[in-house]
Amino acid sequence: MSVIRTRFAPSPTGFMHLGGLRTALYDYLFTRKHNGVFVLRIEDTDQDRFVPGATEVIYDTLRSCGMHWDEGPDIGGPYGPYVQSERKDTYLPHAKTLIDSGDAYYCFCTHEELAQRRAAVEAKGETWKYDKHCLHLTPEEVQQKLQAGTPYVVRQNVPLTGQSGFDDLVYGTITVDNSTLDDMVLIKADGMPTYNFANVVDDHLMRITHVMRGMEYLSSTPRYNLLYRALGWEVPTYIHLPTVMRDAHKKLSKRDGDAFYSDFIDKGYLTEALINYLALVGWSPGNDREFFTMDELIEAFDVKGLSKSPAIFDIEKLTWFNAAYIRQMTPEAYLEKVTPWFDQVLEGRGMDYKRLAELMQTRTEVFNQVPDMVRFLAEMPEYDISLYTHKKMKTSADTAPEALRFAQGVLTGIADWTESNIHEALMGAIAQAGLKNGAILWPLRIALSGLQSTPGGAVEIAALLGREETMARLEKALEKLAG
RNA sequence: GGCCCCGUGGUCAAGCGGUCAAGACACCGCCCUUUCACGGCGGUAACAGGGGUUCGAGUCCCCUCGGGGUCACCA
Repeated sequence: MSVIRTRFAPSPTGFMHLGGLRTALYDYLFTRKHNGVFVLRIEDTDQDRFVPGATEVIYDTLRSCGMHWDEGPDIGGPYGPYVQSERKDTYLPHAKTLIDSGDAYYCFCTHEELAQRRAAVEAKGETWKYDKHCLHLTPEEVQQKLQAGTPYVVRQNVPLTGQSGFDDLVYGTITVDNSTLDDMVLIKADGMPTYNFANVVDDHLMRITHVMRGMEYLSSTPRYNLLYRALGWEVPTYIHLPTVMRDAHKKLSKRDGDAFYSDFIDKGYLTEALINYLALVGWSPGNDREFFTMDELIEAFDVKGLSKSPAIFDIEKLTWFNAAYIRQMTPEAYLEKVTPWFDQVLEGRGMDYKRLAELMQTRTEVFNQVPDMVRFLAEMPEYDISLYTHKKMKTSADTAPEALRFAQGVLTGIADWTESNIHEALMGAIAQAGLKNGAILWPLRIALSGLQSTPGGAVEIAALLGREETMARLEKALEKLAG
């Protein structure tokens, strides 16, 4: 058996779409699993959509996700160049072969003419299909127009009868009547091939054995096979992938700010979590396992686990994965990662980041939630004294002053302001007074934080704030309760 | 609308003719606990509908319904 060669062939649009990323991932997993060759090809035949720097985004994203290609624009390879715009001259000769064999033809119809005839057909309530108008031009007429420099495109000449189809590793055998197929454009007026033609030519020339792509290509694939056959080329194995959806009706879209890899990274999602989750949207290892490193995904990947139906991208589940990955980080790694987020609200305050990080790690789902969670340490929030009410603790704004004064007394007596000393002093005093922990600690935490819930309790917060700030907040709270 | 594909809980998803239809997320409850989170335990919730085939169907076939894709000189 010959070596498997696959390709990821994105268009440089400026961002890496999650659907595209997942395609790349499955492509990569499949290839590595079978010790194949992974090719990166840039499909930039639409010159109107050229975006500067877009190719670098593709490189960077793939690399940071740990997907490395064996052949590509930057590293070359035996079948380059790997950028379609640089291959412009390779397509027309193959189109001419098709023209000579009658499987394609020159078309001189203008956009206006097309629009007119199309409108006429649709006015009758029929479905428009290119009418093969230019197929009936005589060779002389064609020569004449060509010599006159009339702009032209090259169209595929699809048979009017018979059927075309292909086998897909996910979707099985798909067959369509040729009569429903349009004579698609192969070469555009600017001389560039369309995607439809370029992918066939390049996949052949680059010896691609397995084509993995989104299922939106399912309906045009029969036409590609007609091309392969006409050219006498071997048809690759197809693996079409189900769509990634935003919800039951919409695909993931750029509009909602949740479609691009960079959106998630910017929000504070971990690449490993995103990749792990993405792998499971549309694919299953066949068992209960959910956590995978890239190497483990490669090991576990099997085309048989690919789903046929569109899958909804569940941000909540992604977030759960992210939180799980964060919990698995070493404290050092977490501290490093969370520091910039702490800095957003705590920079320059001399806060004990190490201790704060310990408190925050199990409470971090996505890093962009961090600033809001620790902001109270920088600035005492406005709050309502109803927060002092806690039924189980039997505390309220009425009982709080007494509790706070109790705490104040204990805290004042602490010589060395460390967390363990604060803890010891407070707990000791509470026990001695025969009180319940919460009776003192709940109001104290409210007085120091002004929040319903906080990372860490009263003791941790007091230690983090330092003596001065703690006592000041206590005093303020007493005033507030008195007023 | 034509053509193609798909259809197990709210979501992902196992199931591949024969145990009470796994598991995860989310949600709810309990425990732990100075709040929250983590952790532990438990719970609600599904084979779209209708016909067949079969001793037996979520698993096979047909129809209906529902959803998606595609009908560009975009990819």
